[in-house]
Amino acid sequence: MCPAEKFRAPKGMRDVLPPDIYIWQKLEKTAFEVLSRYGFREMRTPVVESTALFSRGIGEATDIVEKEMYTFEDKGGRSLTLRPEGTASAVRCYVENQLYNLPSPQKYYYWGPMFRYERPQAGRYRQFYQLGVEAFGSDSPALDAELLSMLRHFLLKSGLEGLNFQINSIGCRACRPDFIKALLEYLGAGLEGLCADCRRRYSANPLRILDCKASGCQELRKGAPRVTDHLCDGCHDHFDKFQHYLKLLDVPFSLNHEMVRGLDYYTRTTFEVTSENLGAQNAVTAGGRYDGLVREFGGPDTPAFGFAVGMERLVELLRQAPGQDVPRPGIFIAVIGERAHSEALLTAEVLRADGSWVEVGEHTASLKNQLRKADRLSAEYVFIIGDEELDAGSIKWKRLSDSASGSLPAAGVRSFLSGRR
RNA sequence: GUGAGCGUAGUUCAAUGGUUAGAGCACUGGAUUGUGGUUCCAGUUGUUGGGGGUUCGAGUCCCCUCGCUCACCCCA
Repeated sequence: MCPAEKFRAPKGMRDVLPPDIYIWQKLEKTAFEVLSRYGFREMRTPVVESTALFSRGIGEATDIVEKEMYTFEDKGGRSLTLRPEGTASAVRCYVENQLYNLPSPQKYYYWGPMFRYERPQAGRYRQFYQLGVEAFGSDSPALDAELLSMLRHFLLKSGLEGLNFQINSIGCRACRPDFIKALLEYLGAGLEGLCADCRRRYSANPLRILDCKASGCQELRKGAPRVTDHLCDGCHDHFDKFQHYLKLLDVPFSLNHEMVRGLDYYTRTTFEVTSENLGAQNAVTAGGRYDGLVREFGGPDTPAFGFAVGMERLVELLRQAPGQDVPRPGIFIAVIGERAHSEALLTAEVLRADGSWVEVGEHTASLKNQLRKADRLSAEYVFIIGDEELDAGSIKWKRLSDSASGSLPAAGVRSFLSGRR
């Protein structure tokens, strides 16, 4: 006989239970409330897409595509992939459903699990949840700023403060090559001083050298050219106005000319919101413009702006915040005897119909045990029903916080809580 | 993919290589009839992650393996 196998959730994936689940629910609710006021509506797309959608959208040479995708073949021989991010799906959906025929900008949000095969660490999971926001059809810097303001209000309303908004512009197809050329020229002189990773990046992905954390690399790039000094007129103007609108809308931000993105589709505006209270994975939101992606997926030339919020990281920050209140029963009905038990079941249904959380004890347990249980559940009030009460047509009540107690007519239960809250 | 740290009761943690692996918390029951929390008493729980080796003797040392955690990489 084999011993029973103990199953665990897959590596990097986890269960969410109370009390954490209340934080998640609050975030979902807040997101819906805030985003809908800015005209965002929900879009639901499959969790799985054809592999090519991601490899082409995110970039063949990115780490996500090269080594982090959950890719499999279905029984029809199609190569499918669990989505590692949401933007590619959103753009596919926009093009496939010809949403460009609707008035611009088209604004959508989505919410759900993403999958990346990485080594888990603090704030990083293989299945993680993102709230994604995408706006299609406007190239106005006012839109960029408006969405950052929306994000800020969402974060504030969720109870998160002290987050750092950092912005940058990485130019467009026209001006970025010039910058990269200038950067390579500058770094070429001190190539020996770069870390091994950066020497590799020098030819593979030079922009990423800008946000390397190695102290030698940080030192070496002190006099390096800045992207923002190499922007073309259009990008320069966009970036200026973006900042102007951010100030107008009172969004605090700082410039980070070393911030670049790991996905290929970004153009112009990029931004990141970080917290100092997380581990190494400190970005809670990141995104920016991707003016070329819709076209690349076969749609009309359509500018777009979007960002993704890492839900686990927000949840982690909210866990650290004081005063997370969890729901608790309004009333626990303790019963003595089988007759009282039946009566309690009926009374509970009446109270529940009015919206209260009501728990009912069992007559097989002693009154003492039922009270202990009510206490453990943090019930606000205990009702006690026994033979005495049944005969008198009354119910005894007790408030657990201060032991206040009394009696009420059984017919008047519905108004009990409303008079006391 | 690379590196480091850690795996002992439900949980948090003890146990100079030496008897039968312990404690707090939690849980269950009780302290005379129908009243919770505090207190007191009693009780339950272990293949020391798994496998192999060294040794008279391994929770402790060595090797392998699995898992967790953190960091790098990368990203939300």
